[in-house]
Amino acid sequence: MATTTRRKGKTRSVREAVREETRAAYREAILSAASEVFGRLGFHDAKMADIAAEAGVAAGTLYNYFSSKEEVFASILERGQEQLFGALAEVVARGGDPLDRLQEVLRTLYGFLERSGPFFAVYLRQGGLAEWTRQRLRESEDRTFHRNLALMEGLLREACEAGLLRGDRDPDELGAVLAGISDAQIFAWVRRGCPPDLTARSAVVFDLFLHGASRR
Amino acid sequence: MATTTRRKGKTRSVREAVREETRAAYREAILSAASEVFGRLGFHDAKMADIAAEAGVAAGTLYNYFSSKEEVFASILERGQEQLFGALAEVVARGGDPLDRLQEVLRTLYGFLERSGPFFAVYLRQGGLAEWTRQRLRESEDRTFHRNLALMEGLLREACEAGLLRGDRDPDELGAVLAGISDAQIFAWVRRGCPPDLTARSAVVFDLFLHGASRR
Amino acid sequence: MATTTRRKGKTRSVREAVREETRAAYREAILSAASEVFGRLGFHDAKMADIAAEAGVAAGTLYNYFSSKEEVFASILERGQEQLFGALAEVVARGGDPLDRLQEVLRTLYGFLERSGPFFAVYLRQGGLAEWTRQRLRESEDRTFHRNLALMEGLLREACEAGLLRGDRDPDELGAVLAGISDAQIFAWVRRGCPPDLTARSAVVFDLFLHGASRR
Amino acid sequence: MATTTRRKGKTRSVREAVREETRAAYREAILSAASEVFGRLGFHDAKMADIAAEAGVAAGTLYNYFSSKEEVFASILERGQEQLFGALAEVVARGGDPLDRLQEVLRTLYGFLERSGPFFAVYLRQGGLAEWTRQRLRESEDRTFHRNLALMEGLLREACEAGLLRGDRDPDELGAVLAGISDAQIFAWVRRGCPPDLTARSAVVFDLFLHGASRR
DNA sequence: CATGAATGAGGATTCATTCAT
DNA sequence: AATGAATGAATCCTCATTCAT
Repeated sequence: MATTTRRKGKTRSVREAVREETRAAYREAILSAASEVFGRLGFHDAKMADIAAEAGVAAGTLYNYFSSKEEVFASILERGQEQLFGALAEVVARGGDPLDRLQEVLRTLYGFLERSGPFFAVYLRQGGLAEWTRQRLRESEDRTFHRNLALMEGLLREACEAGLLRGDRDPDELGAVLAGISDAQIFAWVRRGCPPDLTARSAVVFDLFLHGASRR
Repeated sequence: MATTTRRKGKTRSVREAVREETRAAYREAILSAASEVFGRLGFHDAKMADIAAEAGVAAGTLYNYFSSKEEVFASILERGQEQLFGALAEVVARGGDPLDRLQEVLRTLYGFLERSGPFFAVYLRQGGLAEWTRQRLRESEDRTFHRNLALMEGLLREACEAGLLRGDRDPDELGAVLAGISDAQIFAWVRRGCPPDLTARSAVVFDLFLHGASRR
Repeated sequence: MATTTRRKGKTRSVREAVREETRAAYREAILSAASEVFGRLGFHDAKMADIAAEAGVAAGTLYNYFSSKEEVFASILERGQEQLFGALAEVVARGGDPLDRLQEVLRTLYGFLERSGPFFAVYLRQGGLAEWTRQRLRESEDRTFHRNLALMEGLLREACEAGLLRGDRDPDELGAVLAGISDAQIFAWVRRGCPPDLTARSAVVFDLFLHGASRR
Repeated sequence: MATTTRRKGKTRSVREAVREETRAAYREAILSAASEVFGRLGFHDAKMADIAAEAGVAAGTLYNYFSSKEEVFASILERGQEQLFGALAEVVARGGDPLDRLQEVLRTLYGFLERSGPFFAVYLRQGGLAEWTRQRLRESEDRTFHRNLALMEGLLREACEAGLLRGDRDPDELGAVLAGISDAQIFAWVRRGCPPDLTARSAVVFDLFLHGASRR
């Protein structure tokens, strides 16, 4: 009896493990497909049927993994922001010159965008508050958005305290400016069709952020 | 006879003038209502019925003035951009120190946004390429967008040629940076709920654009 | 006083006469325009606005003369059938060989169609029971239709009684056959684009009706 | 393994076969319902909701099988004309006396109409050029219409060449006459409410076509 | 669980008709 | 009585979601 039970237990747990993996793979495939389709068509024009087709599953299957179209969208954001946050946090944690780390943060962000394709570019450029998002994702998205922002602001504060940046401006204001310059780059990059040169531009962004446009 | 004829002519033209005015008033009321509703709900969630209700007319009436929902949206953009372009062009034409005029351009833009409410703020922040816009307005919108941008770029080029700005960066690149910092301000302003302090921030934006964040 | 009254009465009746005439002219213009538009577009695709434009009046004016789109349509039919009935009745009343008069009836009908254009051709070809008509005009239309038919059937009965036609077939059946051959001609004529040769074909129709297609 | 695979393959194909059948059954049910509703109300007054209700499905389901109301209508025509053409072609191909086959063609046509109900009767009587059809189906419909017509004309030509019909009339003209007499029967039959006696009348039609109405 | 067809609420648009001028 | 703009009921079609297999 015990043996049987154990065997059964074992069998079951193997099965469960397989199932778990299968589920994860499906989920990943769906998110990946959805990311492509949303990036290409936008939220409203992307149909659940399109996403299902792109993922190679039936429409109904999507609902075994996500309870609604909106949840699919939110899950892409979450997944991406999680990855991004991890990468950025790692850079911040390295220590050393705050300005060097700040520049590395930009490089990391741009690398992430180049890899994840237009979906995130669009999302970030819109501050995650696009048309649709504004209505329904505000809360959870803001949290992550701010967590990422907080990393950068932390560095800026460090830099201010180290006397590396102007003392007559609020570090948060400086953060907004850096974000603005950065967004402008990303915006222009999306307009150019997301060519693989974004990372290279981080130096320009940083230079202009630090020294401004004035002759001197 | 002549009198009668003249009177008739007059009467008719008065009627026509009244009708003309009425039509213009309706059109304006609809655009105004639509601007409010689009700004509040976004393009997709704004229903024609909502706009009609906000304007105080029947749904069918909208179609006596615009052939589709999309045309309503596009008309708001056009109207606003026309106004904005006029105001900015006037500033640019004044002559004098390019940098002073550039700062005035910013003040004018911010004043326009404060007056026209969230619809345009959202539009501009998204670079006019929001979700929906991206799909269908690209051409005409880009033209106006670029026309506005061109004004700023013209000033920047003047400033560069006058030796007032760094010579090691393309003026267009400087323009993108200024637009980025500016957008960041607008973005933050919308997040704060569009309080009436945007114009006042133009000085900050301009200072950071010119001198950067670096201590020196 | 009396004079005044009389004058007033006179004045009024003149005015009324003018008004009457004006009304009749408007009515006629509208029916004529409607006939053209219905003939060109069919009942459903012909919009009241189209008819008004064709008649050179405002849409609302139509409703001063007809209470609905359907009434406009019905009025065209009525007007035409009245005219046609008058012409046919005149032929029938002439007396003489029933078969000669029958042939003349055909000539008259064809002449009417050539003059009234495609509207009636279409109407007759469809037996007056077209798509829409079937639903709403059955009664009044049937009455007129049958009145016209009755003229022909009367002649056929006369001819049968005179021993000029086969006695082994019901005169009504013969009438249906003649109508069928005739309709086929009209149908083909409409297909050819209503060229001015319909009247000339009445002899062929009549020959085949009388002698059939057999060699003997 | 092979067995399993085969079984799986079998299972899948069975499923697919069932699905295929189900789809066909739905399609058929919709066309059948639509035929009834169109026949009863005409194209414009027949609402998609009516058709769906008649077919016992939801309105949206119609669009899983046809992309528009017009396609539903066109599909009914196509289906019916295909069937009819097949039946008529079979009769024509039999060989033997052309006149006998011609009469059989009529019997077959009438049988088809009795079975398919008023929808086709209306359609044929109108020469397939009803109100709506005239606007949008002309091409494809004309092709089939003429194909059917061509069968009859072929037989008539055969009969003429065999000296069985009058030589002083164009066979095509004789065809038009036969069609006219036939249409008149169908027209009267529809007026009588489509009772089950149409087929029986083919002899009358044929007799009158051959020998005419004259006493002798 | 995957599947894919059924569902039906929802919305843009049309147009006959009304009505204030 | 003409005008022409306002009206809003009516309808086709879409597509996120459900569910039987």
